Amino acid sequence: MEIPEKRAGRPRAFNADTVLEAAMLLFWEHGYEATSLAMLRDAMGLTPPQIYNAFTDKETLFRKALERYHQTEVSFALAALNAEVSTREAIALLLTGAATSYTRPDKPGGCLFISGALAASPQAQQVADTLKGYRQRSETAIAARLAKGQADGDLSMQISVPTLARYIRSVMHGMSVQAREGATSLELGQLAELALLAMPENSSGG
Amino acid sequence: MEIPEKRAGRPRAFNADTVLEAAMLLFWEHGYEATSLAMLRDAMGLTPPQIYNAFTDKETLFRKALERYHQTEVSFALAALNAEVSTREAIALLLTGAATSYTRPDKPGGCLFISGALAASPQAQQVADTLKGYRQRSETAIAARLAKGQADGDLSMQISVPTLARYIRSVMHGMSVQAREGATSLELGQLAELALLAMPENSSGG
DNA sequence: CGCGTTACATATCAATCGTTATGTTATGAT
DNA sequence: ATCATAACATAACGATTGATATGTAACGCG
Repeated sequence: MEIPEKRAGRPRAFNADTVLEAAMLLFWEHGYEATSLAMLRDAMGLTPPQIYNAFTDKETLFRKALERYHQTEVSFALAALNAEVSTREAIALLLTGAATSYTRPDKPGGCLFISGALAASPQAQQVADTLKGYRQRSETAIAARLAKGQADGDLSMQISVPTLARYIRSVMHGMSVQAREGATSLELGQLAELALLAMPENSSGG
Repeated sequence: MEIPEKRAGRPRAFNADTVLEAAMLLFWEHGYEATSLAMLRDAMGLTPPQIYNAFTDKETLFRKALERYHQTEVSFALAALNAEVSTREAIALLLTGAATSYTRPDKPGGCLFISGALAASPQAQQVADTLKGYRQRSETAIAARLAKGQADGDLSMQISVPTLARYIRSVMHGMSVQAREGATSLELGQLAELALLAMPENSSGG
């Protein structure tokens, strides 16, 4: 996919993936606005012109970090929703995946899509809206999986798909907040198990 | 309690409660760090020296705003936990209260204790820790109410109080995130109702 | 080799950040 | 009236913010 096409001119003195990973971790830890360029400079091991030449500006760098996060850190979510298991098991995979992903010892706690900018200054509203989009798309994906479950006779027709989807997302967001406070994967796993009690057992009846 | 003792010197040209309310609303909307003094100055209708004379500095102003928020906006929580109803009903009151409190049309969405600083710069870690303290105390209060329920034979002894308390807090935090995205009180109320399904019905058995 | 291109390092930009010095004005007490 | 006190308004502080201008070094290509 990514062909490292040989270009004229002096080659980069750094690996773009490596420094983007460092930037992502820093944004994940401190959020978009609270992460200063000086912090990024230190963490990435680059000078400001290097950062700006490679990533345009801070906002673009952040959006690249979001893409990377989406691909490398929360791929478990799509995998869970696409797994060929029952609807209930798919949601269980999703929640336990979140419990794991949000509490990796070598990574910041919680989810970048929440920590990145829950509140923001007026200047950063566009960035906050982008994060909101990521979060809402995940709810849409959950709702789609639930609807499929109903179509397959895998999930009770009595249940309101939008409400259940919203609930599941809400639990994940709550887990993210707690993960930031140092909750362990075990604790979040128990939380996920409890949250699943609100979801009815398999019942093909309508 | 608050005696407006007559002091010597020129009197204040503003009402401290009024301007603190304005500051609280601004912090609630944009969070601690993303709220600049220029924004506060405009919203409070004061000059910087007026703000600093009355509230010491930005951090102290924020802490005063937190106290005010705690007293005026989330008193529903303690009221719910102290209400003379069943444990299950108390939690129901708590969650529906959150649904209402987080979606007031004339107030920012969500909870200040989360929006204030979920992520923070290294310089603002103390503030972030204060918010963490507010959140964790609310979990402690929930856990205490659940333990009382078990002692009264009102809640199954099978249940893990810490886990259930963590779960309830997690739902509230998830509701807060969604409220920031424009979820209505009706939607959050449905979410609360669904979340309660994870809590066992009244059963005095152990 | 020399040319075009691109990234490099050093230094610095204007704007905004939270905060404060300075002098004036309005009060209560003597 | 005068004095101590405290808040007022104007102006500006040093530090940090995100972002660049400038000149140099390293590559592919002819």
